[in-house]
Amino acid sequence: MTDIDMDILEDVKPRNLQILPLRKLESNRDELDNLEVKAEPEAGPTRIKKRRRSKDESVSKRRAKIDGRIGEISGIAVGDHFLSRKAMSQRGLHNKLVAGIAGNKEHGALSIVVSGKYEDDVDQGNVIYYTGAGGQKNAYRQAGPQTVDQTFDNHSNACLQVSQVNRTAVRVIRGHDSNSKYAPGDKGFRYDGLYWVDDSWLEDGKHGFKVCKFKLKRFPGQPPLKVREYATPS
Amino acid sequence: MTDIDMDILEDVKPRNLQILPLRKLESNRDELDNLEVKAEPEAGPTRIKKRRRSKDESVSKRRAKIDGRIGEISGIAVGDHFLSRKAMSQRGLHNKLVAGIAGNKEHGALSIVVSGKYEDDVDQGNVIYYTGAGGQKNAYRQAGPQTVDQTFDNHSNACLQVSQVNRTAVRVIRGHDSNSKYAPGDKGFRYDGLYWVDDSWLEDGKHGFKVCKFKLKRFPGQPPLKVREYATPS
DNA sequence: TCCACGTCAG
DNA sequence: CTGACGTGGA
Repeated sequence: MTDIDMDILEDVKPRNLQILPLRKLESNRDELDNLEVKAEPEAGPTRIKKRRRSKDESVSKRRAKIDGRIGEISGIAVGDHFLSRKAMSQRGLHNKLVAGIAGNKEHGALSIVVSGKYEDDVDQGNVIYYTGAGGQKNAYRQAGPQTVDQTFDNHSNACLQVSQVNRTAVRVIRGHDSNSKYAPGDKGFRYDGLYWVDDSWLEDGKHGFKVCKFKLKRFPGQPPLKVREYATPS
Repeated sequence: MTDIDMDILEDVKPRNLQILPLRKLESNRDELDNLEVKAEPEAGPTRIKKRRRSKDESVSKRRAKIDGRIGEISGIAVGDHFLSRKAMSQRGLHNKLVAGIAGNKEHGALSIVVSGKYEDDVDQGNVIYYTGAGGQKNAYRQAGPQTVDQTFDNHSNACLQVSQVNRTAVRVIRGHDSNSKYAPGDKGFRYDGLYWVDDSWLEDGKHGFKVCKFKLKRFPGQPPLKVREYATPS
């Protein structure tokens, strides 16, 4: 990175938006999932050709993986609501069914989900202190507390650092289960616009193990965040 | 159970078929999943009523759970193929997204998936030696070997024993990933018809821990099983 | 709340 | 192959 690049870091506008083509969605992938193939009336033994992965096959598979898009997604507006991870994945908003951080090391993180599952998260709306991935090796389920140190070697965490260095836009999605006042009131997930990774560091998590922390800031000029107001206790 | 009931155990016809109503499928549940709610142009703070779960709500939720059907599913034939667990769940064939055994302790197991993930399984087509659930407490992913003893206290295993006692029909679904010659050649799952639980016992698994074993037999008079023929090595 | 023979991209 | 802030039913 040159000095000139360093100066640009103070510019508040996101760079490198939409440099990747949106995946061509197979016409409703869910229909594929739901596809049911009726049995042939009297099928004899099925003869299967010996599996041999042709080179063509592997090449086309690799091409199909050039996926993901940085920044805004055509047709999706800030504040749009989604009922499931799968729905967001199909639209190209966050192409992970479970993981909170989507992206690759080349282009950085593309999107994150703030779902309230990490005890060390702090959500201030325009500023988010986001906990990295990993550190729960012994937990049967993901939701558990940290049990080992996180590191920036972790793929997801490395992606966020690439975003930090390049100051690329990261889509932020908030999940309903978060107890933050910025979490959507309705079940599901809400796309809350573009943030950049302002800082990252290692700190002690609430359970004593190291966690990777990322400070994300929201790009200005976007529709304001919705705020959840709790009923006053009566 | 009376002595007369015991005699019936030798009868090969499934009993208690279709005693439960098929869940009224919400008109395409996946459409709900995919639903995207566009943001209102200039929404102010969202005011949320204080959450208070009404009794009506919990009652209607409980009624909705009276689900699942024993035996054949209307519209689904032996040999039908499904691309995903979700598709099978939606059709009421196997209403679990991950678990291999679906059912409840009252009516027993409704369906099982033979997916090749348990090392102690033996699939002989018309006879299946099926491994129970549990025993992988320390495994991060399900696929790992047994690490603790299984027991019949496990909910899923108890369900299969209820099916054994009542000799009710259990839908059997085979997954593509199984290396059995009876596994479907195409990716996904195949409904292979009705079996009954002929026997169950505790035995030493391949990794030395106790596993619950269930011997399932296929009811005669159903379309024959498809057999996968591997290409002869050349 | 808990469990569970998933699912997909890297 | 491995990881991951899911998802629904009991």
